Amino acid sequence: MDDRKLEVLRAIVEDYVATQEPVGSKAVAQRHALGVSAATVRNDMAYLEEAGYIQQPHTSAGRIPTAKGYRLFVDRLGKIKPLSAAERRAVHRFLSEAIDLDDVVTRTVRLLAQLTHQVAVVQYPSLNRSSVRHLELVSLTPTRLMLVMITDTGRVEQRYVEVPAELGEEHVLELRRLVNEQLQGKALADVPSLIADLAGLVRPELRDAAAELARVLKETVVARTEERVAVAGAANLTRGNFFAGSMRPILEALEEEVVLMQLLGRADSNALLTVRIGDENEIDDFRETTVVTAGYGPGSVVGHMGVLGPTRMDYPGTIAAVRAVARYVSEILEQNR
Amino acid sequence: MDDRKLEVLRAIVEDYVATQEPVGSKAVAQRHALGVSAATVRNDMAYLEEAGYIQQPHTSAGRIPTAKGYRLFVDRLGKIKPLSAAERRAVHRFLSEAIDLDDVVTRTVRLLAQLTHQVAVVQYPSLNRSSVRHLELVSLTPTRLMLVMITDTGRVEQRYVEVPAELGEEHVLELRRLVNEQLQGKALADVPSLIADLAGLVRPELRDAAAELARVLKETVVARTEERVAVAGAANLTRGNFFAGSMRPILEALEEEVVLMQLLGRADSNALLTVRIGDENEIDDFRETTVVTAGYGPGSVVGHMGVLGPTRMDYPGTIAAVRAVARYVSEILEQNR
DNA sequence: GTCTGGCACTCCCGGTCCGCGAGTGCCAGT
DNA sequence: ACTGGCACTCGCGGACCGGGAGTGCCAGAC
Repeated sequence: MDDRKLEVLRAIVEDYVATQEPVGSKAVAQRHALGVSAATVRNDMAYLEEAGYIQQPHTSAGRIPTAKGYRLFVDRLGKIKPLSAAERRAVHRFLSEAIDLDDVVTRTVRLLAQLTHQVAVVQYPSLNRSSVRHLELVSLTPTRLMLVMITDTGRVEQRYVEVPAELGEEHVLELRRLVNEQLQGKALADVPSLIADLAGLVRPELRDAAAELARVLKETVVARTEERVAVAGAANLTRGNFFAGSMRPILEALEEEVVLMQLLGRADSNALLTVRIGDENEIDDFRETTVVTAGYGPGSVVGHMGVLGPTRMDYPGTIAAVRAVARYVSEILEQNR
Repeated sequence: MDDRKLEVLRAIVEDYVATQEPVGSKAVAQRHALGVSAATVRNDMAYLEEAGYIQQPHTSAGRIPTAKGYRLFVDRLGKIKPLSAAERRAVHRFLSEAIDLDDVVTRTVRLLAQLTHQVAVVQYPSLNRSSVRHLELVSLTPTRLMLVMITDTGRVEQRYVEVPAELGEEHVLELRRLVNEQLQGKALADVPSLIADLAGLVRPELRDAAAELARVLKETVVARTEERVAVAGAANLTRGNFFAGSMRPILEALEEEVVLMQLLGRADSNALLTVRIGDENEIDDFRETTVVTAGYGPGSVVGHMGVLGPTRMDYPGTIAAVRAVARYVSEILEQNR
């Protein structure tokens, strides 16, 4: 394909993103210094349409990019534009003020939404690859304990444990000592096998309680691999008629953690940054949506973050923002190791 | 005011809520067995309009209730319709499956959204009136601790503590023992005064660390009185053109915890249930919105929950749902005391 | 006095029609 | 290979209009 044809495509993408209106040949010839006339641009446009990169909403209207067109733009034409120094400073400061892990995530998701003017989604650090830092047992009532697990990424998980018979304070302490001995420093993935025979290690009168505790622990690390996510910027959905249809399905999806995890998780894990455009998303409600995601974590990837917007988005800016934020968050987490 | 006039008002409110269209005199006379003709209804309507209970969107259209009209309806006309037995069972089962306190809140907010088909907001149990069950200190790095506070409502707070000099494991244990001795079982409100001179109680080499720990603890119980809230059902905002204008400001407000707290908190705390209709809300963006809130908690009120929808909502159903859910949640919390 | 049927009036809503303008495809000429 | 010109298409917005739902008021009935 011609070099100039690519330039025409770039012009169409950029103008369409900026104005949200189909762009015609005359506009392209004028606003971008291509050195050719509108008629020539028209010929190129006919070619690009034939090749599937652009389309006409209606006969005799301007052209808009197709998903395929955006894809080409992202892969070959979009020079990502880095954040300004001021922005970088602001990001850094805002994130380093975080109070705890929850706060890091909350701040991150807000930051992303604000920087990109889109909907931001951040996955809480995965439990999978972290290890147990400490386990705490507290009795709430004689037959109900609270189990608190602290991981080395700073995440805290809490669960109720209903024990079959009343437990004295000394029993609770013993159980606490025992599970900490068994599990401290161990990878979460190994927890289930390590506590399989917890009940066998304790005095008979504690056996039932220990078994129940083991069950809950296992659940905590396994079943709750279904991770949590934070969302912000839903109000940005209303920007300039994002979605032709109603935005109802999108709003609904944003409250479905499963769907969000799919969006984030399907990311190609060995790529630093993934852009899924339009129907590259397999979920039906997101056919007019682009999702930009990045992994983050100290060293290895412990979670993903991303933003979600209309296919007609500012790709260079969005990509730069997601990448920068992911990088900073990783740095912050690094400091806690 | 006439008895029949009240009936006319009720008819208008009910029909308008059901159809979302201005209701005319003929419809009222027909669909509700008032035993009078449309012309008579017209006279009553003229009176009601004069008195400010209803209004005409345009000359020669039907009538719609004003905020004042809804208020009268809620206060005197709306017999709340209790949940069906099946609904009650479902609520009870769903809530009692909760895994921990966070889960109780999450489930509650979803439940409310689903039952009322509106936006639900639930405040996490307030720290204010609860007391310290247990404090845990874990070192993340030599100079960074994580403080975990467990309250008797089952809430867990975590905070980073940066200490000025490296601490050995035995120092951490000592601090942990000390703060637990000082604070266990004490009301959160008393924490600041109880730890004011924490630094004076420890060996000189721990003094700086203790001071910092005391500072963070104080912050945790005081500054974080700014509470957290959970939201669900934002998608319901799209139901039948809820808001004439854009729903942008509403979506934005839903992400502003401060605003949500205002909405929930302004509730008359000695009333079981509060309904604020239209401009009874002092926040500008909620002038077309009704907020139904209830306090919950074991014994005393530790938090509020509520739903938020257009003034044209199904008051009897919504009120019943909020009341029932608040009651069940209180029961659940009661079991943990 | 209170209610009712009738009547003239108002005004919103939806459909139709139409002219403008932006944009295109194609063609002949450079 | 590019350009200017030209005829053609079609969406958009405004103007126009008739139907219908609803109202206010009045004179008469109970």
